[in-house]
Amino acid sequence: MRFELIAQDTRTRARVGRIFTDHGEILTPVFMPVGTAGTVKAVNQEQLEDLETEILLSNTYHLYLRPGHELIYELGGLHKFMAWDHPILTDSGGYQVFSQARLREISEDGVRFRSPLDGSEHFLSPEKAMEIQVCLGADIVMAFDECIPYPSDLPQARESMERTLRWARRSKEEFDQPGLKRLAHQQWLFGIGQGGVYPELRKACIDRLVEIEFPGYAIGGLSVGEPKPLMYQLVEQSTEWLPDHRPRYLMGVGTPADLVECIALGVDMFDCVMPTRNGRNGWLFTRTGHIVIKNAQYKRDQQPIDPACRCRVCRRYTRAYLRHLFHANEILSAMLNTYHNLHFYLDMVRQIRDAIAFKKLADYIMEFKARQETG
RNA sequence: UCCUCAGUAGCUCAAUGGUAGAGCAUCCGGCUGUUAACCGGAGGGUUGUAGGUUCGAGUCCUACCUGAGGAG
Repeated sequence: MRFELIAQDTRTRARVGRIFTDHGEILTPVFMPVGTAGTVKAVNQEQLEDLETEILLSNTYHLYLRPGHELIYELGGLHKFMAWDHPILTDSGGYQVFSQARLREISEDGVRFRSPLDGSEHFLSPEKAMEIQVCLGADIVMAFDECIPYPSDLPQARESMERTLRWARRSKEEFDQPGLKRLAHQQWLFGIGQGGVYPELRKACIDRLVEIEFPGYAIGGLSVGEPKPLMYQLVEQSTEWLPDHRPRYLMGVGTPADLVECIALGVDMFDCVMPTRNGRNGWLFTRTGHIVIKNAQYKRDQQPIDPACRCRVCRRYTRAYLRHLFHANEILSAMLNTYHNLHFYLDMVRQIRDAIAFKKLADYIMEFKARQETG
């Protein structure tokens, strides 16, 4: 498994790269649809292939609680279990600990929490997160980190960042341990940088992660409520400090505009629930912004979601019909909306890759911004 | 024809004689490593009609209208 750079934009810091995994190649920049519980909600694996999805994100926390990582290992690993023969990245559960504040009790060793499924008590640590992810067999495995809320003060952010760093070392040590039950294919462990909104903490964290050496690095803990310009500034600084020859993954981001901005700042990988969740909730992305398909103004609208979109949904169905499906609470509503939104994200990233390859990302960005304004 | 019961928001229903509310529907927001087909907000009423009692009536009384059930 390796990462190679194949193009570099001239006027921005964007680059095109290729990640080689035992389940195929991934062209970067890449957007990873979120398939938390071993499924991207409302679309099936054939449709994901049809959309030319290159890699999925799935989740340690959820699969550990149900159906259990040991069962998935027994059944041949997550790829086989969910019938997805392409690359998979699994998140470590760190974010779940953050987003479910009521349940957690964090110590140096790890996190104690209660299952929302049955109330049972569980413990997640760097070691446990590695054991689970190695069992699941994701091509890319994430270190167990701590994600802090915004705002957090400097001492808090420092303490948390130091702990995340110690957890990163423990994650790597456990991940490299020969005693773990493993599947036949190779896996990569990515480190995650934290540090809140404090550049000096972010830099210290990244520098020390790079010393530990990971095959890829993530920027975590952003887009949790901080102002946009601050987020972009932290991303810009982080990508400067990260090595060029390793993939850079901005976790949990973001809106289409976020992707455009952050790719220009040198980010290679993204994941976000937005296209899937917002799709189920009636929010559809278009080249000129977004439409809320549930709104009354679409009741008699015979146009497709986005006249400029060539996806299967836009080629066949009208806004009026999609609005009806939403209001009728039909399952097909979630399916078609999700399909379109994923197409929008994946297609956008493909176009951006082309723009970078032709050294024209700056032009693409100008056109993108102009389109969003006219919408 | 008589008896009983019921008429309150678009719908289904609340409200010891004391500021008419809820759920659903409608409309509009929000959602960034998914506890999320979720969450939030708003609009919406001459309480069937006309009288009466009362400081005060959705509530009590009278008549009428409409509906359901029963008797004949």
